[in-house]
Amino acid sequence: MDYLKGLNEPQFEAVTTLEGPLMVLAGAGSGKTRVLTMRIAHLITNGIDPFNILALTFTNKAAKEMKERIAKLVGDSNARSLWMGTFHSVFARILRIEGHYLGYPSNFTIYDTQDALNVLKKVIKDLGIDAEIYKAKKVMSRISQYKNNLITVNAYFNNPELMEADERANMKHMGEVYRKYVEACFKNGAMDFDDLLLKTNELLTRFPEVLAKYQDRFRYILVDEYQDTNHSQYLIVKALASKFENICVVGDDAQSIYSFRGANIYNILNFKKDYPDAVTVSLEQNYRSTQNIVDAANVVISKNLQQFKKNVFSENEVGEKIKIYRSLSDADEANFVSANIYELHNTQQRHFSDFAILYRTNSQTRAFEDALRKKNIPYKVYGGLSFYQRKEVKDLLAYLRILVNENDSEALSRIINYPARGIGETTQNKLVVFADSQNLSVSQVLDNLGFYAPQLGLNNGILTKLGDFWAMIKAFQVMLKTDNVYDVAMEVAKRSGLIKFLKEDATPEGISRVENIQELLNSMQGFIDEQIQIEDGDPSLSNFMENIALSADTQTDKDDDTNKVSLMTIHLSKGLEFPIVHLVGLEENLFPSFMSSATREDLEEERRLFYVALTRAEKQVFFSYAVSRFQWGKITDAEPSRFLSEIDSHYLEMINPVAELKFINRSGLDSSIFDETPSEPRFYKKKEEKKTLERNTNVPPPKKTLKPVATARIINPAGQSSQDIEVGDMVRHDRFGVGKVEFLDGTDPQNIKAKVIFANEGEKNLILKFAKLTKI
DNA sequence: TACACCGGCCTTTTT
DNA sequence: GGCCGGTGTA
Repeated sequence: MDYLKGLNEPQFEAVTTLEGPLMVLAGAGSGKTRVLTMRIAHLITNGIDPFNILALTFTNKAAKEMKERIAKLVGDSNARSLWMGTFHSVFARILRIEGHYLGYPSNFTIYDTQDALNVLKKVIKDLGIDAEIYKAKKVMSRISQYKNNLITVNAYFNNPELMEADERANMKHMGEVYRKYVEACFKNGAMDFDDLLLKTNELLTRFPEVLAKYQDRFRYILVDEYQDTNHSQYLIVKALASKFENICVVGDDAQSIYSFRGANIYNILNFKKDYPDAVTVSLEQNYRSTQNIVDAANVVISKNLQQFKKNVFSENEVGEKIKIYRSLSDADEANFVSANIYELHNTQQRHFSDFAILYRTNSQTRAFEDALRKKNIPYKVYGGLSFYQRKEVKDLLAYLRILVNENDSEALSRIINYPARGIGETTQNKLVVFADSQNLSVSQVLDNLGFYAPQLGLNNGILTKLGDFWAMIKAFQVMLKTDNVYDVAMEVAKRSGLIKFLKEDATPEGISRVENIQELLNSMQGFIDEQIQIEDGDPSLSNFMENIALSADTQTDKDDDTNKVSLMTIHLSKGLEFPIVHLVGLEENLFPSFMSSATREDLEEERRLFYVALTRAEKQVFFSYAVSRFQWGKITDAEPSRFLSEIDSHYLEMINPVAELKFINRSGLDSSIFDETPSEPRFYKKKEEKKTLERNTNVPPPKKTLKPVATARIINPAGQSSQDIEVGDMVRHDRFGVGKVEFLDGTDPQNIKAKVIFANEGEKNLILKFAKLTKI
């Protein structure tokens, strides 16, 4: 048992306490994954059949990584018989086997968020209620809340409080919407993400024999990231574990970042109540990061009221301070980051794979991609608008979904007239209405089109088109019986007219759509190859569909991830580590997000997110923020994130000029950044505080009211007169945004020309008299 | 029936 | 800036 050597005391305890309930509180970087994998290995070496072990993770990435590490310890065949995966994928697998208890076919479709929203929109439309009030997204998140708290439609109607709450929210039809939505999904033979958990609960509660079967099977249960489980997941785990109580949960309350998905931090906080005999182990030594990083992170998280007390520490080197870069714009920020990576790559022989760029929202990727590409730095974007969510990809997949599950009316409506084949909205409505009236599915009507034709009220031309379409689908289905997934998909892409249609569009976007289709086909080929190699692999179409439905980021994982800069959201980065982290977009309303600044709870979750980001880094962290950002189609002013001011200044170091240090020093000491009305204006904040050129150059007075010059004095610590514009100055232009003055030309004050390089717009030559430049 | 155009809306994070 | 839904036109 060599692997036990090198564990510290609490780690050893966590690995070797095999029986009974165990809670491992694992601080960031404390070797959590190592403990989990070794624990599993230890179970197996102690004679436990891997078949009896269930390990649940939160992301596919985590599952995959852990499986690989376990395989190294205990061998491939042992690792393979483990049940390891995300909650959703494991229980989808179980529902495929047992779903018939609940009336679901084993080939049920899994709806992603978009599919579910489409179904919901139709429901709302059919009910004839105000779509302005019943916004699909809003309604969906309510439904999701219900489901995650096991409030079924019936339970809803038996719960006056809930109904009243919805009524107060001016949504008295919520129950009806919920009912119709659930019915529609059921009829389509489909489950949404929440259903995978809800239905599992239903299965385990209503059918004791099923529960007993899986209790006996999963004698040892491990749950990673337990702080991120929601109520539904909590109940599943509890039910499965109740027989043997060999349950080990691992988590860190400081890293709970999924409450928007229903994660309930009390699941971990109350573990001791559920299992009074539980052993608790705390892993507090951080082996990942420098002291500076760990200490700074501790300072940040200490601002949260709600947390377990713990003392995460590092005995690594002190390390460098966190460096902060203040940029003019998102583009400028991206250029800094790419230049910085380039330089460290050259001067410190860093691999590109040593770097991560972490951001709050996916929409921030674009600028970094551009900047990295310019410098020929290889990179990989994780997550984001997943490949499988692109329209053209979903379209082709919709054809394939129909082949697997004919009742999937969402897929059918997507493709029945795409590419256009003359089956318009009117026709589709007639079909749906008729099918509903006969209590049939549309596919059943299409199966017997000749028989129903007289009642449909459609002309012969349309009937022929419908017949042709359905014959094509049927032919694909026949083909699926003999041919492999790739060949069928290729045939679908060709015969449906999809490829031809996409190829007609010669714009870059159009070309990339064709490429995406090609890539989808390639990934199918890859899937087949992979499944054939695996013992008892399953290269079927339905297995392929399941794989992609539950994995946002599998996409082209085939290509080598070696030596590329990683770009991802902070959420995705959880559990990962990188020598050098760039944490970007540290601005108010972006991070913390404007959606999460309202309540203390929301803000604390943002802070935990910040903590997660910071603790990804091993050696060095770079923060950056932009004073203006191109978003929502225009340039928006931004101010630095409050999180920056929450870190003591001695952990920090400004990369660029003087003025910023002033800000950091001050805000390190007080919290004026929180004040609604700061005692003194901050130099970067409001337009009104910026200087103008009016006195010297006779520029027409700006339309906006300006504050007295006294403000400007504070803005400019060097004390030079506020009206001068000099080469090197940062200026703002009403239309072009923020830029830097490169060159001034002319002596006549009436006719001075300035060459300004704008962060977003590039180089412009401006006549000062006309260009209303504001010095910043 | 198909498509172009317009206007309003929003936009966090993931399974 | 991009998406969606509605509307007007060929």
